[in-house]
Amino acid sequence: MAKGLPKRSEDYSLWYNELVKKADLAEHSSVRGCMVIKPYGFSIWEKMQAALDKMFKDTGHSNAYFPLFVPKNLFEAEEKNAEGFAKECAVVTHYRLKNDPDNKGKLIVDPDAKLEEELVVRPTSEAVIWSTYKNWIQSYRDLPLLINQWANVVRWEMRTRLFLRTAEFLWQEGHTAHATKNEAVDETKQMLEVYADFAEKHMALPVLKGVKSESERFAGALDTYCIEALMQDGKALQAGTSHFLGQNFAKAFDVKFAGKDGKEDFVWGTSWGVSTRLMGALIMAHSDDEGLVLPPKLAPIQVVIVPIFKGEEQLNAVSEVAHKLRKELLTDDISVKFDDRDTSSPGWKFAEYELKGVPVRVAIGPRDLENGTVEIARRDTKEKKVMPITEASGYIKQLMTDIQENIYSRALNFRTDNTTEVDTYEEFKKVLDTKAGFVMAHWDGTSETENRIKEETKATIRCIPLNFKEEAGKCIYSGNKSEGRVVFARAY
RNA sequence: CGGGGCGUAGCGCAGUCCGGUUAGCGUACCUGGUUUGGGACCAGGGGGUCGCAGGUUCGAAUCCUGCCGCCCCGACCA
Repeated sequence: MAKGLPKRSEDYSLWYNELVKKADLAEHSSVRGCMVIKPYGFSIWEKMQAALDKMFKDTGHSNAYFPLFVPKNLFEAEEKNAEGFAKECAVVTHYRLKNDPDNKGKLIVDPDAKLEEELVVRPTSEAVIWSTYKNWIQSYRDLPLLINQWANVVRWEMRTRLFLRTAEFLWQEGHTAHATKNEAVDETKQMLEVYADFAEKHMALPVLKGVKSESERFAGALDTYCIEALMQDGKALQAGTSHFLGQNFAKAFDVKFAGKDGKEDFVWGTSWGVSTRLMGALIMAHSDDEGLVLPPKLAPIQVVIVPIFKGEEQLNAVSEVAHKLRKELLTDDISVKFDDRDTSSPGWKFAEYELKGVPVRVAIGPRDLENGTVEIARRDTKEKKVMPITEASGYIKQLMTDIQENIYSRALNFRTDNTTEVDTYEEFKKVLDTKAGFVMAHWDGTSETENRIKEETKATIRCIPLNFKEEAGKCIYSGNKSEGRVVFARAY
C-alpha cells in the first residue's frame, strides 16, 4: 500500500480525498469550496481539453468567449433556467472597496459603489450567450451557429468535494442554434456521442448513454441527454450532459431568423457540457490502493525511466542507455521522463510514480547494463518483465495500447458485474444495500413514483437508456404498467 | 441548513481534561558523510504571533466569553 493512502475497502471517500491530494492533483484553497488544481492535475485536464477541443472542431464548432458576469435582468429572462439556478448564484453588488475609517489597514465595501443592477456570476452561460445570439442571427444563412467556450463557472454548492463538486469549476459549454428542430435534436445527440466516445476511447471509461427523466432535466431544456459512469464503490456519476433546448431560449431572448420562404421563426437551440468533474470520474474509476491509474492517452508522463546506480560513473553508463531508449520512444510520440535525481532512492521513485499513475516504469541498473536488459513494469497490472533492451521500445509502444484497453475492459467488466435487473421493490432495495451499482428496473414513467423511490432509497433514475428495450412489465413501485427498464442508482 | 470534527513549524499530529522549565514528535527542509534492484542511515542545524479578539491569573496553547475559518456526514446539486 502506498504510504499513508487509505484503502478503498475501508473508506472509499477518504481514499479518494487523500489520493487527490497525495497524487498532487489538487488541494483545498483558502476559499470555501474552491480548489487549487496543481500542475500535475492540470496537465491531465489539459490533455482532456485538447482531445475534446479537437473533437468539437472536427464536428464543425468554433471557440469563443463570453463574459463571466450576467446582468440580473438577462439572467431572469428564461424563467425555468433562472429558477433552477437561483439558489446557488454568487452575486456582485458593488464595484469598489475603500479604507475602513475605523480600522486602519482594513478594507470595507464602499456603500457608495453599489451597482444599479446586480451582476450574477455565471452558473452557466445560456443567458449571456443567447442575448448575444440575438444580434448574430437574422437569416437562415447565419445558421447553424456552432459555438463552444472553455470557461469557469460558479455554483454556490452547500457541500463540495475536490473535482466532483466545487463552488467554482472549469468546463466547456457548447451553445448552438439551428433552423429546424430536427437539426437541433441531431446536434444534441451528436454531442452526446462525442462525449461517450471521449469517455470510452480516452478516459477508458465505459458510459451508459440515455435521456434524463423530467425531474432530472436541465432547467430550461426540453430533453437532457447524458452519459452515466459507474464508480468503484457502486455509485453512479453523471459525466456529461447534452441538452435539447427547443425554442425556449430563442423565445426568452427573442432570437428569430428569416427562412428561405421569408417567414420569421424562432431558432432551435442546444447546449452541452463536461467539466473538471471528469477528473473525479477518471480518478475514481481506475485507481487502486497504491494510487492513481491513468490511461496512457491522458497520462502527462507515459513512461518513467528510473536509473539504479552507485556513483557518477554508473549513472553515466545507465544514462547513456536511458537517453537512447527515451529518444526512441519520443519518436513514437510517447512522453518519457528520465528521473536521474540522486536525491531520492529508486524505491522511493517507484512508489512515487505508482502513486501518480504513470502507466509504464522502466528500471535500468548495472545488472541490466551487463546483460543488455531493462526491467519494465506496468502500472495497471503491476506486472514486471525483464527483457532485452533492443525489444523495449516496441514492447512499450504496444503497452500503451494494451494498458488503455485493459483498464477499459476492467471497468467494463466491473460495470457488467454491477448492473442488476430486478423485478420487485424488495429486490431493488436489497441490491442497492448489498452491491449497489446500476439497477435496471421497470418504472411507470411518473415523477411521483420516481420521487418516492428517491425518498425511500436515495436512488435516482440515472437515465432512460438510448438502447431502451421494449419489454412489457410492471413498475417495481406502483405495479402499474411499464414499457421497459430504466437505470437506477445512487449517485454522486 | 442540521449533525460531528478540527484550527499548534511546509505537511501530519501530541500537549488542552488537571494553567507553571526554553512548546514537543514524525515527516519534509538545510549541512556533512555513508548509501542506492521497492518509500536508506548516522551526525549536526534552521523553521512557531499555538486561528482571531477580549477577559481571568503572578503566569494561558491549556480556563472563560465572543468571533472567524476549514473539513467530514446528511438534505440540495453537475
